[in-house]
Amino acid sequence: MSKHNLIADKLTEDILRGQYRAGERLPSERDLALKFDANRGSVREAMKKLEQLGIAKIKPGGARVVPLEEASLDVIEPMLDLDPIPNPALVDNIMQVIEGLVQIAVESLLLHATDEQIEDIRSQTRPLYMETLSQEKQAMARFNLTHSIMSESNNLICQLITRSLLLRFAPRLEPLSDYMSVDVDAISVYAKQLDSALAKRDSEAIRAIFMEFSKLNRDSLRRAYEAYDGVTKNKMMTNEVVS
Amino acid sequence: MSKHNLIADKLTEDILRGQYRAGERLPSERDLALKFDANRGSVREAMKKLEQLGIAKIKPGGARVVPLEEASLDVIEPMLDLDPIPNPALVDNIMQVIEGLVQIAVESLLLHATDEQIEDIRSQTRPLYMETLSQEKQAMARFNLTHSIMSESNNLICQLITRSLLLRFAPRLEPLSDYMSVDVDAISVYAKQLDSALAKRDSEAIRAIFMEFSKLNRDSLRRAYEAYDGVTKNKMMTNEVVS
DNA sequence: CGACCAATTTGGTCTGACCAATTAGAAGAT
DNA sequence: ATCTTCTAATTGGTCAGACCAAATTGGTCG
Repeated sequence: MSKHNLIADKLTEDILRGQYRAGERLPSERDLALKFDANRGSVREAMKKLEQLGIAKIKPGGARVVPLEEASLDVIEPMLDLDPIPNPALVDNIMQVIEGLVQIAVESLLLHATDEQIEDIRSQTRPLYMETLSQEKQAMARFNLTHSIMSESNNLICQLITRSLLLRFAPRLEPLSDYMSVDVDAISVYAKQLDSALAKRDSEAIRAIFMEFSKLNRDSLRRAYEAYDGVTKNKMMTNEVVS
Repeated sequence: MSKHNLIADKLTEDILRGQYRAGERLPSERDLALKFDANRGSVREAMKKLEQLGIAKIKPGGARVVPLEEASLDVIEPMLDLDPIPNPALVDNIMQVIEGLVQIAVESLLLHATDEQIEDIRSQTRPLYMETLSQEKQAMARFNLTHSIMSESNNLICQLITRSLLLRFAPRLEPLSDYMSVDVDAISVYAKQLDSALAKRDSEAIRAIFMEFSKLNRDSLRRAYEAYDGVTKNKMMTNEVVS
């Protein structure tokens, strides 16, 4: 990893952890260069990233921390990295938003899509109910379905946000994967319903099905977090006994 | 405007206009420095911004252009600036997304909000129907309402995206403002309904009302674009005659 | 106490240099 | 002629030290 990225990540983490209050001035570039044993140019590149993330406003006289509510959506990436496991509330927020965006995409899809495009998407539902897939492959199939819908929706904003969110938080759920168990059978039933609802372009049915998908996802994630927390607590107790 | 920002904006515009195909290599930092009559350090800062926007991937050996679908949501800002008037399709996409996010926020709001919080939001509906406001002030009041909902929703993602989108595209609609006319009376009626629906926490009613708001918004924007296009065409004809 | 001014600090830019990773091109082998 | 291999040129990453202009700070004066 390049030096300016390391510096940027460290500063971002510090800011997100609240080391600097909103509005407060960050150390000067020269001081930071000294602190990180780096050249001022490298620090400047790091600062540029902070500014782009919307967590710092940098101008002659000094760089100041910006309140989190004014940040770019991209801050979620460093936010997810704050803890070994992504913050569950944040992840739930993300899933809610993705669900909402899928609904939007579907709506616009049904208005504009040709039969071929609908068929494209229907074909993505089939792996979900025609074959029995492993948890992992099923998750991949659902990702593909979502991706197809977004791509065909003609809504670039939906596409960008969903991609941004999915690609950022999905990999970070890896440590939870051992505790994840989605109800494959339920998904399968809904997928089948989705296939025929798409054929009929039944907007309300599709909407309901995606809400069920979302419910299943969020439930399984909640359970995974609970299981993970349980194990972690046990480990801590064990460690105490050992030490 | 600082030099590195100028360079970044120019490069961003070039890329978004398709001067460079996805995957293609950008000129080297040294060449760009020459071309822009700037120092390489400044060019590097500009490149850092492109990378952060997700439209360029920069690594030893050369920087390459990234396909638009893989960009950050923040690209919408330069995209909106591509033409004197923001691209209408893009703006419509944005409004659709905002509508969807408001729906999500409302949903989560009704689940978690205290009566005081609901009251906060209800109080924002009142200026919309208790007084007759100018187009401009009415728009501001609606913005405030949206903002309140987002803030109270406890969904940071919603908040970040909505803020990002609203703050970026609203100011750029300024040239259209002369042609904008929202149906103040209709808004007023719906606002009143919203107030009481909020009191009853009637999720379905609220949902329907926001869909109506959205419909009004998008319609008025569509009409504004048509009017603007009409005037522009006339101007062009006049210019032709003159020249 | 407040307004104003000067010194200091800070970001913005520049020059020129060296290293390491990548790439492209030439040389060689097949 | 083609493919592989290795070298040389290119490119990004980092560094040092310098100057300017804007902003902040602190002291001074009204």
